[in-house]
Amino acid sequence: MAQKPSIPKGTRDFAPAEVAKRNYIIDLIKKQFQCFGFQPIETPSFENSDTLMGKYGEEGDRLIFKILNSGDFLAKVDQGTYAKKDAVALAPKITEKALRYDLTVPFARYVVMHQNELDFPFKRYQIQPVWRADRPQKGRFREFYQCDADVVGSDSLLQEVEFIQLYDGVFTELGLTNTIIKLNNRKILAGIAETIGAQERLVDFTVALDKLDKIGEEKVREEMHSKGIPQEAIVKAAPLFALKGSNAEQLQVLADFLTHSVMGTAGVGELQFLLDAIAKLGLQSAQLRIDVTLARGLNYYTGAIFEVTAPEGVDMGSIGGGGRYDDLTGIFGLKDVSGVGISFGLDRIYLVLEELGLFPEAIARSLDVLCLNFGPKEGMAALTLATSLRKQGIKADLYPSDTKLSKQFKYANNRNVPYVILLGEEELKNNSFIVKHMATGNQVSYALTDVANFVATL
RNA sequence: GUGGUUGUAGCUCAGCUGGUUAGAGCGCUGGAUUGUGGUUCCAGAGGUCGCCGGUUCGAACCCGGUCUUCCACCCCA
Repeated sequence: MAQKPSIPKGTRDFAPAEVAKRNYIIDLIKKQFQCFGFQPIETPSFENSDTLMGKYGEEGDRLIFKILNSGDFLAKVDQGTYAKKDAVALAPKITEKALRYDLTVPFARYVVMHQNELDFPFKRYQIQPVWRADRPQKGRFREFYQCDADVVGSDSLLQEVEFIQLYDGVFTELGLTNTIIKLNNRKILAGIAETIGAQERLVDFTVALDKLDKIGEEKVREEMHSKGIPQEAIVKAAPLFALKGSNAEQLQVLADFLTHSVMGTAGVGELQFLLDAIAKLGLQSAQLRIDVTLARGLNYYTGAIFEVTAPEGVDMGSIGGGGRYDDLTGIFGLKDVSGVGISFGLDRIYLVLEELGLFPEAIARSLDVLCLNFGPKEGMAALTLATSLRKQGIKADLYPSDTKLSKQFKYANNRNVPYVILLGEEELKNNSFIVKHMATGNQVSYALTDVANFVATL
């Protein structure tokens, strides 16, 4: 054998059984997206670097895969930049394209480019791979799929309500019950920062607060302190660390806490609206939970923030997230278009379903019937039979060569085929075929003219 | 980007303080069984010990580098 081949770090091959399971999830998400009136679009796997760079923060820029220019790309670089060997300065000159980092920014670009063709509010879904130059970890890959649904051109809070229902619908259908939909609002976070007098440190404050249930109150205080948030502000924020109880109770505490912040009060109002609406409409299996520590990608969210985590006991981080962004298209020159959207983390959902054994048995079945091959003449007759089964929508196949039966049976076994058809010399002579049910070993004989009788038993 | 971890047969893994020809189970191939798989029995094939270099009389084992795996941090789905 030549040198052993390999694939890049953080990428994966998918075997037939894995693809079947992934498609099961994707198909189900698609169905729900369409049920809610979303339409599919697709965008290129790579964009112009300008489209992506600077949209995800400094950290994000570092994680974007850049594509080296074609041709004599170094010719354009001036001597000074080249001599300095400064990657950050050199990169924009030799890479004009970059791999898609998420689906939201390309969507914003799409909306701006096609604004005159779109009917607003525009509801779109998109299921495509994205790439991040991250270091792989549990549930983190360098190539992975996102399944996004967004609506732009409506600032109605009813959209948020629908997204909560959409999450609930998808996860219920997947059999993943008791997922927790965490809910927060960027306006509340801003209001808190305003109230405690730390507006300028909003991001540092929320990033630290986000870690509350992970590292504990003491460590969060330490981090806030080390980020330069005044001690008195941290003290003022104390009620937030102890936020407990039902959604209604927490909301009441927040309302009192934020009473002097216009922004914060607006956020509380929005949250209240969502809770009331969902209380009226009901959810099938998910739980809605207010979580002021929920921060997520703060770069563009302006209103509601969602995050879905797997049922308790499954350690997988978030399996979906989203929120309201009032001015996403603004960065591409289209003002005042409000958007809200959510994302499903396909790869993580897969891992969770696998861990909980929630994939249906039937999706592993790639073939219903295998016809064994007894020789040229018998094989031809079997192919005729397989053809007629295929026309009736049955997954049927013929073993292509007439090797010994034990080998053909073994193949059927390994492929998990439930039925095997034997059509040999004897059967051909009296125009019949034998169906063997692999699980029980029972064999039944049918006339060749009577295929329908067999099909009826499937 | 920081710190740690992993790599031996197709797969899962043994392999002693460095010492002849690197092992097991599963899988694979053939046979017992020329028209019957999933059970059993017998036999067989299959390995540049991730890669490059160093130390040594001698390296799967020690050292350096590199790639990869997994994990934590950062950040995030």
